[in-house]
Amino acid sequence: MSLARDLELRHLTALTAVAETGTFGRAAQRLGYTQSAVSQQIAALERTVGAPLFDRPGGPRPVTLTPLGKILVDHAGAVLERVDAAATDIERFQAGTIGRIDIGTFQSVSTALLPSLLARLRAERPNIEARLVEDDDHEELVRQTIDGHLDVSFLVGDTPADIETIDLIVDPFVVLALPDVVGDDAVPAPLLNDTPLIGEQDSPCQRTVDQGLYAIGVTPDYVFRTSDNSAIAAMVRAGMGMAVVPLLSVELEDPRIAVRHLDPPIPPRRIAIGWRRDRTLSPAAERFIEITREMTAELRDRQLASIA
Amino acid sequence: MSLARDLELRHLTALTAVAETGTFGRAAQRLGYTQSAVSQQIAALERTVGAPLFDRPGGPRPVTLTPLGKILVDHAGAVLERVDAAATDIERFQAGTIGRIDIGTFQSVSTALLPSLLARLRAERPNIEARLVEDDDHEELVRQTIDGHLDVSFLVGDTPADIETIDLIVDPFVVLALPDVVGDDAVPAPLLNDTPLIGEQDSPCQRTVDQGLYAIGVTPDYVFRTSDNSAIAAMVRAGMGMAVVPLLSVELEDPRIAVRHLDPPIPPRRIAIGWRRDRTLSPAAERFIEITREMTAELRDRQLASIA
DNA sequence: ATCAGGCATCAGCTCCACTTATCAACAAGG
DNA sequence: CCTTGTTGATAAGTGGAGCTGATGCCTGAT
Repeated sequence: MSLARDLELRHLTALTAVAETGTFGRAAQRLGYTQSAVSQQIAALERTVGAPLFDRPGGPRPVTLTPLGKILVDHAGAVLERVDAAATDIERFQAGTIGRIDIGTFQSVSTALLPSLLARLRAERPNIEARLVEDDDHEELVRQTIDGHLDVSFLVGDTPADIETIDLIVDPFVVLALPDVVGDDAVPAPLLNDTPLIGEQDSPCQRTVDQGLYAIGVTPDYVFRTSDNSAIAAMVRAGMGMAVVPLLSVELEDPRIAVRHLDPPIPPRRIAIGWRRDRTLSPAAERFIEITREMTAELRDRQLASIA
Repeated sequence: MSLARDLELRHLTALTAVAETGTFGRAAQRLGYTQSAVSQQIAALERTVGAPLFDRPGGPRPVTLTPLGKILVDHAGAVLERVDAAATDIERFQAGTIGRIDIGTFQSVSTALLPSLLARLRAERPNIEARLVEDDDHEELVRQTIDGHLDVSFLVGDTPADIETIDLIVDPFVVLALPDVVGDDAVPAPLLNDTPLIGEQDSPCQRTVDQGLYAIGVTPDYVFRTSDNSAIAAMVRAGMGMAVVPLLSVELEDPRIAVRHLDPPIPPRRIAIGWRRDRTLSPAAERFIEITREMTAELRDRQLASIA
């Protein structure tokens, strides 16, 4: 007969119904039961509580709550209200209109992709909360995706088997130069050996660039390094030299800067979005993935159209 | 499958147990069920919610909450906490250590009886809240006792059949006078016809006094009226005249004032405590009634001893 | 490849909760 | 005073829900 053990929500709704209608019969009618059923429910509740909850005056007069009944009704109201809140919350969550998404990302995605993705998500589902964890270390993102800190994460490179991924976009490394020092076609790799270069400060991305250059026989001669992408473009525009950067980080609209492929190319980064395999995603997260696929597909088409 | 309809507390406790232990089996052990039972409970819960709450990786690895499961666990925690609060609250209420008593009273009881009663109640059960409704209209107190606004009420005079009462004390009307103008025995009624009187301002109590005086052949000649009891005593002490007041309102310790019975007496007020018959009283209210009986019994003895 | 640990499923049984029907209590009205 | 209508309680019966115990299947580890 311990209270928390045997208490049932059904009994509490019956209690409030009787308290509000004043008779067992009307309460039963409201709940879709028989009078007998409500009578037994209240009796059961009184048994678990150990004392009467209603005074039954007999005859056609309405029953009234005992002092104990009043107390329990108050609590019942609070409990049922909380349950109701849970119900609507869950409904909305399943409809995808509320929820929280923890997204793993790294710098180029953060600057080039995420703003428009999040803007669209926000426009579509304004009550979804997105949290970003930015880390340029691929392994760290993978780890947090596996242990559940992240719902989804943008990734490059290989991923373990228990991460499921969708390839989004291939981000080639391109050469930024002044239009008059390069032709309309791809830039031949040896040219870079005779040219001062502008680069990022040490970062996983920059290391990928350098390894790629060495692999095609280029020994880069950096005359300037910065962590600011737009500073790189400014340096190139000022004639300081050329730069090898991921296409994603390039503002494509500047006619004073030529964007050219390398020949032979450096292996491009393949950007994907991934999540823990066999873990259920929230509707919100699924929608985010879908939005990401759509918008990167559009971006891919524009990219192909805009580069020589 | 509507949520608020089919949700059961048992399922929620199972949910939190599994979430905390990480496996169905250990959760079952904690709850005193078999693994199969917990499995079925979670399955039932998932059926009412309409989506999985756990990801089961298979093998010896622990199950993990889905995003939906996390949400439901949060709500379950809140609901169960509320239920727990209700349980302890009810337990304490039934033990009589908490609760609220609405007490009906009128002036002479409020000043002469209630302070010590409430002091003792407070000393004994400090967490019981007492609320007073003071009204000198007997009928009003009866009405509020019947409709449930009052748990118990002090009453004088007749009460309807559906009020159950316990007689507490007989409060005689006595004469206040200077010791040297009255003897040691009861004051003969005719004496009052030759004496200026001090009385209360118009009130149900004063009307009872006047009717009583007329009934024994006294036509009162009031030279002063006040609503302040101590002012009446001061006037008598100053030799302005005599007063006829309920004994309860007299501070008995003043040697400069004689307290005498009337001969013949005015019918005294019989003070009782009453409550709605066939309504369950809270343990707190029952204790209050008991305290009142004890202390008024003591008072009665002291009263008998202290008056000629 | 076998083993162990974990959840799902099935069959069976018990017991609970509801319905139907009837009873008892009480108030109101003739 | 008796009748009538309204109310809750109760008994019996039935269907289903929930638990147990056994088994199957999946997965990771030895």
